[in-house]
Amino acid sequence: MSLQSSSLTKIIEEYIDRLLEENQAGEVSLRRKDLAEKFGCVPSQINYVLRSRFAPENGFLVESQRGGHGYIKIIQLTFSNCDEEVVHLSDLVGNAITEQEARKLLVNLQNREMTTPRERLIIEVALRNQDENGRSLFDVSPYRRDLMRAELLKKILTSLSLG
Amino acid sequence: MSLQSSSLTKIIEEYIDRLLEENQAGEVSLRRKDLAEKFGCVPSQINYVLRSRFAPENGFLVESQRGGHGYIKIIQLTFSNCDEEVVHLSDLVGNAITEQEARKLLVNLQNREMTTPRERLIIEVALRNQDENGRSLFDVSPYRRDLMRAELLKKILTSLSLG
DNA sequence: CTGTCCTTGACTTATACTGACCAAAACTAT
DNA sequence: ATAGTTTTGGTCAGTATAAGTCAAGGACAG
Repeated sequence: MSLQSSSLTKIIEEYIDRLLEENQAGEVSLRRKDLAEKFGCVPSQINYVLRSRFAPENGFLVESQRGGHGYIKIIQLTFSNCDEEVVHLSDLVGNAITEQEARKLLVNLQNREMTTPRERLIIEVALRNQDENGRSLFDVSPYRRDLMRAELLKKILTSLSLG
Repeated sequence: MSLQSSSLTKIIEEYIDRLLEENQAGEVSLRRKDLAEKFGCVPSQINYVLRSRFAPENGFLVESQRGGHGYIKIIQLTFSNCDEEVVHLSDLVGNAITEQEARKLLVNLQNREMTTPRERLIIEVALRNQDENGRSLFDVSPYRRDLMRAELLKKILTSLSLG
């Protein structure tokens, strides 16, 4: 709510959103160079927009190719299994969550058929991997690992629009 | 803001894909010279297409013979079981993998219907999260992030073979 | 004043395509 | 048989193009 609301990033974000709405397929292809030119900025500004607004944790996939005939493709994954009544899972996760609590939550999600067994597996692998790295590589305290676990879990849930 | 023209490579790729679909055997033979002529390019362009689109990591084998009655044969691989495929994939990931390479591999997996879009999304969130943490929290060097990325990716791929 | 978000540009990496030169298989005339 | 010719495909390096990365600095809310 300031001049920020008219920031270039926001303008470009809205432009891409509009393209996504128009293209019914939920995806759109564009040229980084052209976009940058259209909005009078450097090309890397586009990367910033993609990174900060169209990230996987926001439910987007971005594919791109460099070189001749290069492009950037933005894909919006929209999932309608997000029941309005469902509590906000991110609230359940909170700032910190133990390994046990996380696992219980994931079992729950699978029982409610909000994730497939394969999806749950991937999530568990990712969580455990982070945990191990934190413990053995970076000497992260147990509580801080709970914080990081919560962060990762929330990002994933958000990406699946289960947030 | 639509893309200019489809690249020659893509056009030739699609042509070969079509031939593969028509010939149910999962393989097709052709003449490099004829193909080049058909698409109005130099013969080595065909090699480029084969190298970049019909490589083993895309699930293809290419055999060829020079000289009179020479030919190029493109064979679509099918793995008898998931484990084999995962071993193959883990080899492709190797010890280190860049963000770009990882993304390409994931796109590939999805195109071959070995993962769903949702699964891919979760994986990308996990990779990206690890990257962010490595960069901003633990000051991990770019190359070491490539190592860690490869580790995580392999763990996930392996887990999927069991699911 | 401070931390966060935004913006920029120099530098790096990846892809498409071409053409000159190389290698091998088959044919042909001795 | 053998050597030379013809017919194919392979390789590699160069050129053009386009996207990615990173870090330094700017703008702004609190």
